[in-house]
Amino acid sequence: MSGINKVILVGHLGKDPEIRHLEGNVTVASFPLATSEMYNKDGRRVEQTEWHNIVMWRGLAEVAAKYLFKGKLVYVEGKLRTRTYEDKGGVRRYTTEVVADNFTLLGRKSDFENPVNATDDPAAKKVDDANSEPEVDFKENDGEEDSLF
Amino acid sequence: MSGINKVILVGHLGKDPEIRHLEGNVTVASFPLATSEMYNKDGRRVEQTEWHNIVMWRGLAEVAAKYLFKGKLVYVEGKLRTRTYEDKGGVRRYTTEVVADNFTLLGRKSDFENPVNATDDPAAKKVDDANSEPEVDFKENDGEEDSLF
Amino acid sequence: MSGINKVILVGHLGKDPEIRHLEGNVTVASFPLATSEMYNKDGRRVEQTEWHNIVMWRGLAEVAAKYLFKGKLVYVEGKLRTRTYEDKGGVRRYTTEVVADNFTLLGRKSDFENPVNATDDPAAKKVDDANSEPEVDFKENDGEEDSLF
Amino acid sequence: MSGINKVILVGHLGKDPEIRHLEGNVTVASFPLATSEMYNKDGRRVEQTEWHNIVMWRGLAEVAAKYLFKGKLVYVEGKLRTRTYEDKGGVRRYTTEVVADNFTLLGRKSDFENPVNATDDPAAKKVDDANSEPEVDFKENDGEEDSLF
DNA sequence: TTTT
DNA sequence: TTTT
Repeated sequence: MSGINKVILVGHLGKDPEIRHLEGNVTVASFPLATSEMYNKDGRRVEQTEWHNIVMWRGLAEVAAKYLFKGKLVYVEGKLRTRTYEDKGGVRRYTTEVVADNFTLLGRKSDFENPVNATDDPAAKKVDDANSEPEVDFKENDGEEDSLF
Repeated sequence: MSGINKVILVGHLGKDPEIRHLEGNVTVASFPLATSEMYNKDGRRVEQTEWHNIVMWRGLAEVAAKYLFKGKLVYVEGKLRTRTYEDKGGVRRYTTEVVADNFTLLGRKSDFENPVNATDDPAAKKVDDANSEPEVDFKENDGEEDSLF
Repeated sequence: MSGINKVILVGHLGKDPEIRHLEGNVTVASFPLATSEMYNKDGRRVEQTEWHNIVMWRGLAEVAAKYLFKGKLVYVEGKLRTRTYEDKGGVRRYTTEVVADNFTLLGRKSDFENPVNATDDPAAKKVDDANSEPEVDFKENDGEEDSLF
Repeated sequence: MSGINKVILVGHLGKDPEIRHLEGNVTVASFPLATSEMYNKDGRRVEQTEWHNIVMWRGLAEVAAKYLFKGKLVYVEGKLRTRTYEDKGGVRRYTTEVVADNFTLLGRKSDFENPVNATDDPAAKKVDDANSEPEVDFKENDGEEDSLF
């Protein structure tokens, strides 16, 4: 029945987020995130980098567009989702993405001139722009559009 | 600076949740949760149980009141919060609690007659009772009342 | 730079683990794991299931072979790894797996006749069979063979 | 039966670790870690800081002694443990700590001149100093001494 | 005070 | 392909 599907990453953006606007005023941001691990192989220090496809929806995507850039160190929390698509040759292929629920900027002091702690909220119907600081405790609608991508 | 404060527990409730109603129609649920670990000590199998004080606020507390009972196996996600209080002798004491963000019932088949996957949502202003299944994807206001407790 | 790459899943095995024995006495176990989520769509209750490819190495694979079976509810902790391979047509393809670090059996009472809390340990050179209960606090070598698969 | 007790923190050390050497050549490191959260209260930006007592054992403590200092940004993974003690007045008191399993230094570029990704390993009997880089993939014995503290 |  |  109900299960848990949670991903926690800390890594650097490989590129600026790519922003797309879908019908119904839905924003989607996507970018590659690198998580590197150092380990010893035969006595030498080796770095292994894993690349993750991060996807952010709606309000979270809009915050991402403002604050996330190539090279930034970021904490990302989300869930795994494998989707299927057909390549140009009509072959069914799979790709696994991390659909983010929230993120937090970490890292260099300069990053913190605009600290961000954003959340993709599946419940709220509308962002409350009223009380300033839209980048903090940001919430936004989620839902069936998840499968539009 | 922004940081991360996350707790993930899977364990059994030691008691039924204790429900309190604060001013402003704010509901608080609290209960002890046991997480047990088996390990080998001198070749013998030993069980070590850790007890956690779980606190749930508002809508999440109301869902807890309906679905969480002594003995249930539950996944709880939340954050650590240490608060200070004065004991009867006027001595300052500290207690550390896990303030839950969401929970998911796991476990026995009988538990799944009422499956629950609930979330405490700091953004939504009102629970949407309209479209049934209030226990699923439940959302509720959060905020400064966190410190009322 | 060092990063974090962590996956936490609670779900049911879709099949018994498939066990392979590689050169050098290395065991690999792999199986699909389903994590289901209930949500409301247009007022109706909908279940969405995500399938994850779980991979376990060495000693952890051996524990998996003994205790994990189709239908079991299990907590799995691990890391994401996307690897590349060529399909029969010589086309480069990608697949994303969760390489498990440890797992814990959850769930039905009958599951607990053989409770398991296993760990894939990148440090230990050999499993300590001496002091009984090999299924608990199980540790095993890890390392470069990770890329043999 | 078996449960999950996991804490994930990203924050800054409030002090240099305090290092203690117990009987049996057991090292213990402890330090306060701050995780801050920004949120909006009445339209103003407010920062709330939570302090955590982090404890590291054996080899992990030794790595901590070398690489962790006041102000450093660090990812810490561990488990909650509440222990009881008697204060000077003979009153039973409780304190909750995060017993770390591993940590990773994050943050400023200068931090990465000595990147660290350390693990407290409950299985390995001895650290392998042979192949250099003792700070990476560090492993060490764990066990019953956990309760010596 | 849970669970096995 | 799981589970409820």
